[in-house]
Amino acid sequence: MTESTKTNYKKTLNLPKTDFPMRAGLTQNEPHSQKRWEQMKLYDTALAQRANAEPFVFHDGPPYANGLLHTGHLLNKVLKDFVVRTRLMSGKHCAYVPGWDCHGLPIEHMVMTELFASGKIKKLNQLDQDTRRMAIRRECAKYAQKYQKLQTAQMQRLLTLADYEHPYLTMTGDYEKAVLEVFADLVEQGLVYRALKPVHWSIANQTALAEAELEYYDKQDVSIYVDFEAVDRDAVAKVFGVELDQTPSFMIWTTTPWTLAANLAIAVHQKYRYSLVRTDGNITVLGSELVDAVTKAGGAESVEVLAETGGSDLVGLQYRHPFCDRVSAVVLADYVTLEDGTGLVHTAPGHGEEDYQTGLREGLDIYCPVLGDGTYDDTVPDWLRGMSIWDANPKIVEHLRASGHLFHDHTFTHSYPHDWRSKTPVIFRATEQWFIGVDRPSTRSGATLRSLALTAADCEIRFVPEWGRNRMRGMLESRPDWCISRQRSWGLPIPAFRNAAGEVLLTAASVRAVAKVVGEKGSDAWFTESPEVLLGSYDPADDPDAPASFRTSDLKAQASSLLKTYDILDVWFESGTSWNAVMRQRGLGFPADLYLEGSDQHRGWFQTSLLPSLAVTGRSPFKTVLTHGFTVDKDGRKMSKSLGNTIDVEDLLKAYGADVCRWWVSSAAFENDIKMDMAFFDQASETYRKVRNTLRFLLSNLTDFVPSTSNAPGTGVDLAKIDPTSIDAFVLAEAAQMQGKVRAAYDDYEFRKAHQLIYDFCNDTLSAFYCAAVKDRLYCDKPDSPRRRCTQTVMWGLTDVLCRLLAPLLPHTADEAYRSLWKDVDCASERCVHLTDFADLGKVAESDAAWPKVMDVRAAALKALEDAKERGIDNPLDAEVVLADPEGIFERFQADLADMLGVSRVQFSKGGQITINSLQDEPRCDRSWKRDGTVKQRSDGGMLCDRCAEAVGV
RNA sequence: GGGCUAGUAGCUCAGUUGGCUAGAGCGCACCCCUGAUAAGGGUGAGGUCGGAGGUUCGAGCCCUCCCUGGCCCA
Repeated sequence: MTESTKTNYKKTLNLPKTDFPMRAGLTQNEPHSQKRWEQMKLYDTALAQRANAEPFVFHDGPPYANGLLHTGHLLNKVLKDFVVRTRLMSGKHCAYVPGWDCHGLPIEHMVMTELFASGKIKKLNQLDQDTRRMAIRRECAKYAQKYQKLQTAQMQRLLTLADYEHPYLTMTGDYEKAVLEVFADLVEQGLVYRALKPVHWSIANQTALAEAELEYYDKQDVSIYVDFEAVDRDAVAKVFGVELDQTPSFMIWTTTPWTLAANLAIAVHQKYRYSLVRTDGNITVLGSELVDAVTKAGGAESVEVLAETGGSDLVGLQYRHPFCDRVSAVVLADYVTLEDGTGLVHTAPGHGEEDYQTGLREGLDIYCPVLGDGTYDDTVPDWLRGMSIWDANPKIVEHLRASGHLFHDHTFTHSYPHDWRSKTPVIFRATEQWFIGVDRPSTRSGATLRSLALTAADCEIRFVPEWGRNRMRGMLESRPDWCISRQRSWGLPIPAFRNAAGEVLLTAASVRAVAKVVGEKGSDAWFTESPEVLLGSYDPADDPDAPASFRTSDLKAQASSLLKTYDILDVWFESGTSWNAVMRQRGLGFPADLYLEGSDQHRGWFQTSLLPSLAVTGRSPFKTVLTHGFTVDKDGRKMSKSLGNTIDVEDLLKAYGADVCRWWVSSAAFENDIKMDMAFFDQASETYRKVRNTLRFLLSNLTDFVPSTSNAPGTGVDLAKIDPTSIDAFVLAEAAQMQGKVRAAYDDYEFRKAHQLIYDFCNDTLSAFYCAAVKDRLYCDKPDSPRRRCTQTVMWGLTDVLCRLLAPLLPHTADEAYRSLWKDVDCASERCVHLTDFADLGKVAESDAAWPKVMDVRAAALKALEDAKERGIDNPLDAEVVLADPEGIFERFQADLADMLGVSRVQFSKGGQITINSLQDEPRCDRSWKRDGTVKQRSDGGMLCDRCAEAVGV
């Protein structure tokens, strides 16, 4: 036998052949798929195909149109795409309109920074209110549009399927109009009100500032300890259980003397101890732990603690303001600390966030005697009126010193917030803001938003994972009223007017009138049009809600004296009404079956959508809320640029391609934090390649096969007639079971489970078991042998099923394989796996009930074969396996058993253990390399087994 | 500081109402194949289930406290 003879036999084999490459080249090839789908209008086609199907209503939460996509977006958008594609392939109609949140401070801040840097801001500041704001808004709109476009391209690069031709943008007129209509409805129900609330205020620019607009610099201030004299000596004495011969004081500490004018309370902590102390002749109350520190700081010569009591005992005790004519009381607050100060906290509800909360709780005035220009109004004592607060600081200190209320003062330096533009110190100042009340009964339904929301969270909404319910509930229980006004330019104006009398007009009818104009011209109209135009369709005479001063005369007459106000709506209100602006306006369905966002949205979008929807429609805008965690680094820490542990989405796409990124997403436990590291993508690549190669093996053995059960050459067989003990029957049953589980997993958003099931099927059932076993018949049988055709029929079905199940996860690869599968069949060029539904395997024969036992004995045999290597039987084809088969179970599987074990021959014995016999002395088939006992020299001179002799025709 | 949540082999994940020597895949080690070949197959070694108490005949699963992360608040 010569080498050339052997190669001849190789040419007689049906070796695998395919155009489906082993190397995916995803980065290069995915864009081609993308283009192909664009050209065939895949999104439109897929939906049109299912026009009359049962809908699955899915609504996209809008990302902010600022910056490029980060890994959080990757996770979110890919998960959403899994939902869209699995629903479509389950035969549902699942429209998906992507959205962008376009208004808001981050964009305006970026734009302002640019205007500031380029010096253009100076020019703008000379313009009138409307013109200046419009100039800023135009820049903001350009900015938002730019990033919306960039993000769209990135999302498409992730191979997500959506209506990118018709996205929703919160800055378009039609959207804004719909937002205002919801707002009008809330106004109509009496849920919107106006009240004072402290905000960061820039005196230099006379404007409110957001946290992001603050810069912290060192500032020198005076720190003072002030005695507030008690009103009732005996009441204090009683609390401390002592007799007093002089009136005691409560000592507070502050670094902003100017806010003392607005003091309305002293806060103490219920858990702390307080002492009544005699120092240098005065008697005062101090936090017990701070007695030493404070008296020492004040240089007290004698210090005597007279008595001690708990903080809660002090509550209700009254004191006289040191220079304003009023009496206030001691209250409790949790934020009181013993870090510094006296343990008794000066509280001015108009000048601090915490003070404000305390004020609300205690029913105090949100008193703010400071005007926008930083001077006192007329409600303060004469000597302070009209004075700048910065000038007032030393004056107040001296006044207190003179009146004997000052215990101690010293100047010190601390970090203090400044206006990022003027670099001047900011103050906390109560200003009028708009609110949505969560505890106000609706004038329509009588219910409060809080009660409606809690009921919805309890009964109406499904949470995935379930703990979201608890989380949302807790937040709803404790949430304050919703402050919806912002003092910015880039947003949707709150359409309130003010007249000469200072009265404010904002009624359901007036808002609707403005909404009409905004719908036509966009919210720019607020800045470009006059009040007369904005209220063109509004008649105050017909509006019983309008304040009297607006109703008495006709609008036209007073239009010239009407002033627009310039607060804009909180962007959360805009995105929170997308259920109306998008889902209802576009007829996409309401309520949505699903909202899917990061877990931070329990407080964000989920809640800001829930509240307006409950108020207006009485229903939750979503039936199910699905949340995912945050991407963190490989050590579980949050990703941040400063830590340098971020991963760039562009880098991922370049290095691995979208399908691998998606494959990784599908493998992650998304309900918790998701650790990310480039190495994890290497791992995802490995398993992706395994799936890809399995598909490739299947495809490469189907080149001479056509999926038809006609009797023509090269066609398949009836799967219903397959022998239940055949490996083909087994694998079909496994596939059917896998498919059912995967589909159930998809239905329940268990993408990880689906991923695992598909992977295990490819890896274990196919690659390690089925494909390895059927290689012999595929390669060596006559091309048309019934046995080979049967296996090919099964393999064709497996490929079809796999492509479809993989399609939602791996849109490019699944379609690539699917197109390869149909390559030589009819209409190949029009085939697209994304226009199919999940396949039905059809009627297949049941597999034999004894298969689990067969698989067990196989595992044992493989182990025995491994052990036999020590005896020199290295190659399983040199071995014969003798299975102990007392009940004659395994013998029924004889036809495929040798192939399943990868050996040349299997025998059966009535008992004993599995034994491995060497066949090395028997002749080996030159073509199939088997030693099955039928090998002998044939007419062409070669040593062949019976099957190969027949295949070769000798 | 509060609410919610997580911590199982080097890595990604399973572990159902507490019940046999805690599973899978990847990776790793060793071996086989060279007719899926920048592939394929087999065998194997890896875990005090974050830590400490407690309940129970029995706990990765239940309770308490602590440690380390994450999200949202203060």
